Amino acid sequence: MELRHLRYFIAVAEEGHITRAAERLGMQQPPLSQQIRALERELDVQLLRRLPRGVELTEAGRALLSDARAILAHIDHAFTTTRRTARGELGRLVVGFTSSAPFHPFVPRVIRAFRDGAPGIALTLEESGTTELIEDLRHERVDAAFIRTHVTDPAGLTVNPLLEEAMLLALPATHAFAACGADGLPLPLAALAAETFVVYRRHAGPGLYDAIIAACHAAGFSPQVSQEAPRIVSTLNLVAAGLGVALVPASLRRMQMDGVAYRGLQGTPQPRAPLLLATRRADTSAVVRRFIDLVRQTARTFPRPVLSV
Amino acid sequence: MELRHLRYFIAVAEEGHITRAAERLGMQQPPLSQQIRALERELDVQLLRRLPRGVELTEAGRALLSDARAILAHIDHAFTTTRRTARGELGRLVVGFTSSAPFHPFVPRVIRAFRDGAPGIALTLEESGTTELIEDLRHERVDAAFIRTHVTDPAGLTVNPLLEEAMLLALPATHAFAACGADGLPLPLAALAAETFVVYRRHAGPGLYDAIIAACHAAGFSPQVSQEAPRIVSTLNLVAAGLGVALVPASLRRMQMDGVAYRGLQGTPQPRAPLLLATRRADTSAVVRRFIDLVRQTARTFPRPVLSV
DNA sequence: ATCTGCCATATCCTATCGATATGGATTTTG
DNA sequence: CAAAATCCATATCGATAGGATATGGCAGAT
Repeated sequence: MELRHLRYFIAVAEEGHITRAAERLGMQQPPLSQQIRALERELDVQLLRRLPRGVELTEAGRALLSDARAILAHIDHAFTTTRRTARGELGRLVVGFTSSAPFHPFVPRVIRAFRDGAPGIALTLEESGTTELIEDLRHERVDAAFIRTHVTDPAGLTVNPLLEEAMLLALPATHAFAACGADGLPLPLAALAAETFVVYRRHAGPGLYDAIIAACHAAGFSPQVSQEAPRIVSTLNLVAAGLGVALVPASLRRMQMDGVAYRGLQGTPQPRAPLLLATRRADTSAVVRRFIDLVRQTARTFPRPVLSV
Repeated sequence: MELRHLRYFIAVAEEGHITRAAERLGMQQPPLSQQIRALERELDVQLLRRLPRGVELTEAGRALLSDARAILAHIDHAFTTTRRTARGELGRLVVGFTSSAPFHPFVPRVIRAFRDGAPGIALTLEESGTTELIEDLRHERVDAAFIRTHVTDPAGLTVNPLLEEAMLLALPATHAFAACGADGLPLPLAALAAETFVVYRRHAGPGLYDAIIAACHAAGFSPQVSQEAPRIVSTLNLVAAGLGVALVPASLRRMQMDGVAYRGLQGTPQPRAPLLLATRRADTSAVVRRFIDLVRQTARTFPRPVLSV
């Protein structure tokens, strides 16, 4: 059996006429007759009743006709699906992000843009820790991940820096510095020399940790670290509990947490927090490729905050 | 595109190995490689990633694989459906019957037997008058019909005599002859010489009408006909209304109608009522053929009523 | 570095699909 | 009523393409 048989059969059935069907198929009548007979022989079923003036379908022929049409349509559908999948218009995509990523307005915006631009993609979002996300990427449980620090061992992965933003001081609302009015004047980093710090733990991604330590050293003191938090967001919980102050990406200001006050920093150099996209280096998926392209393109044109001091 | 391409592709996808797939397909590796490439060229999509140690599917290839399997299954299904249709195991059948036919126990029994024996057939039952059934047969609205008289013009049709049964006298419950006890002794036909008769109208099918008239003549009188009824069952309504007596097939005794009493007949010859199956002579449908065969076979072995005098 | 495994390319053969020619059955037409 | 026309089936032949064989190339394994 080949598709040819079905195509020929449909033509004959629709024309009710072998000669006319042959014409429509751009071939001669005898080979068409033969192919139809071959189909009947293979099925061991009479599909056509030969009349003096053309042919007509038997009941079995009618049954086959509708199926044959459906099969050809099925194949058509399979082809377009395959092509669209190859073009990255169809498929699935799992995007991971750390708890702090979605606070950056870029992340929800680019994800919404991707959904709008590729409605055929089944998009899944997964929040997780940086370490877990890296593992998920390597095990193909996640296709791309928004993270906030460079990774220690990016073997097999690509980590794309997208944007940077300033960091803010998060401090307990009861703290003396918080009294200077909500969002008071920027504070020189040196003023924090005596404070104890809550930091995002280093082993997941050293970037933020090191940037904070380096900035403090540049400001002339070595910060005292009281506590490491597993996630950026959880540093705020510790700050609210009065365990110390923290430096967090500016976008976390949107998170109005009870007992936490924010203040800007002044002076140079200032610690800055990156937003990055991690993907598999060898990933050939068109969907992932489209997603990366969109993310990088959008990042390039993303409006920098006016005051990123 | 031909099915060959799909079959080959599935084998390669499942083996992850062109050489091994070729072996499984009973062919050599180079032509298989060519066919796969031809498929990729036609789709303009890369389906396989060539690795140093075998091949692996691209995302598009995975999309095609599941569709390809479904398509082959679809074809398989179409083939069995076609074959079963040809064998008469699948399809539709419309069986017509006159109002009096289902009273004969043979009819419900054979229909139930057919349903049990051919569960794949969508069976439709239609009650109608003999004339209409004949028309329905000719216009293919009905495939087979149980009727109670031979038809006047059976051109293009086959009318199969199945069974015969005795006829009973149906008379108003108030009639003098009815007083002789329910189901009293058989009455000689000659006793009815003075009665007026209600008969099933002749033009639909002359059989019953003529049989009754002939029997009366043989009994030495010419019956006086007061009224013609369009259906056998409706003769009983007229009898109940006191418009006369009627001779009806014995199986109608099962119809306990208020105001109607039944008595058997004695003497020879007695009028007898046939049960017949009408079908299209040229009908090639396997379903109809199976139905006819079953009906005739069942009729042949149907237990004759012990007293069919 | 050599060898092995596996896919791609090149060339040739043959099976089969399709074209041409013809026959047979039935209906339509002169 | 005979002849022409219509349409499907059969027979024969040729071209296309699918498959076989031989060989090359590339990347891991030994």
